[in-house]
Amino acid sequence: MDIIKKTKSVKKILNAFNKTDAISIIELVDKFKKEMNKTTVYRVLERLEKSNILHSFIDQKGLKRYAKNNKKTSSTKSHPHFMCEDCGESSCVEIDIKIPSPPQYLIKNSEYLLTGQCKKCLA
Amino acid sequence: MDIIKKTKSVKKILNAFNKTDAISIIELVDKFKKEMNKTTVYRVLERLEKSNILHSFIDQKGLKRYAKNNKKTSSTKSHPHFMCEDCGESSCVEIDIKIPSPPQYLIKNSEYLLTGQCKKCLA
DNA sequence: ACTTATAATGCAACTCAATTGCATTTAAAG
DNA sequence: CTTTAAATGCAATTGAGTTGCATTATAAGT
Repeated sequence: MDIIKKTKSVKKILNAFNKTDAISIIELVDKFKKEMNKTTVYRVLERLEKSNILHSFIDQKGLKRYAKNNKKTSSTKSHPHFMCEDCGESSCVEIDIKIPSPPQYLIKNSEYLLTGQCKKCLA
Repeated sequence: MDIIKKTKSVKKILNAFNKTDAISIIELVDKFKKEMNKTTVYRVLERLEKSNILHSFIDQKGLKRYAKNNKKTSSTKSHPHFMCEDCGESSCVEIDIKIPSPPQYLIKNSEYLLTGQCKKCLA
């Protein structure tokens, strides 16, 4: 048996990440409100994160967002997340950032959130 | 008249920022639960932010935190925020970080969240 | 010091994201 | 097929944050 069952819910949710990069849970709950229970959305996302298929972060509005892991680069590696103030779309920014190491702390994890305008909204 | 009235609530809340650096709203609500209403805490913090005395950010758990502005350096300037996984204390990290500028976006704002262990908890 | 306008507060009700318990269903291993 | 553990649905709950409105307190002007 696999770590995670390939249920309809799993397939549908994973599919949503082909179009968009970083999606908030509520967007997904709304998108699939006629097809599955919101609890299911929450739990499918949890499983996909545990299975290292997705990663999550809290955006500037306090909402949890998920995005696909990059298989090539060690997925969980820290990279910034961008959100467009105008259209609300958000995405992973595939650039490496060096984690600053202030001497008084031992940094284990970092999350870098950027906001502004995306290409589409600038045009 | 001043932008903000120096009420008892304002003084008490401002005072809390002398001991600790970045405090979550719920911590303050709990700390002052016998002295003022939670709505007051929320609104005092809003006013202090508008008056450029405090700034806020959303931490890794999605909770809103406030911290004093640094009068010398232009306060609102982007700096990382650290939170200790063990003791839960959080603080502003007074180092400048250069905002990366991915060509496809216009970055207006950035928030850098670091987690790990603080000096106290490492010892 | 007193009056007055308006800012600030308290309280209750509410919103909304997220979580939990439990009964039922379904995927997939054997 | 059968079995069983994983997954789902549903309803109720939690917890942070917000809102409306009546009341109180600050501080400006006289």
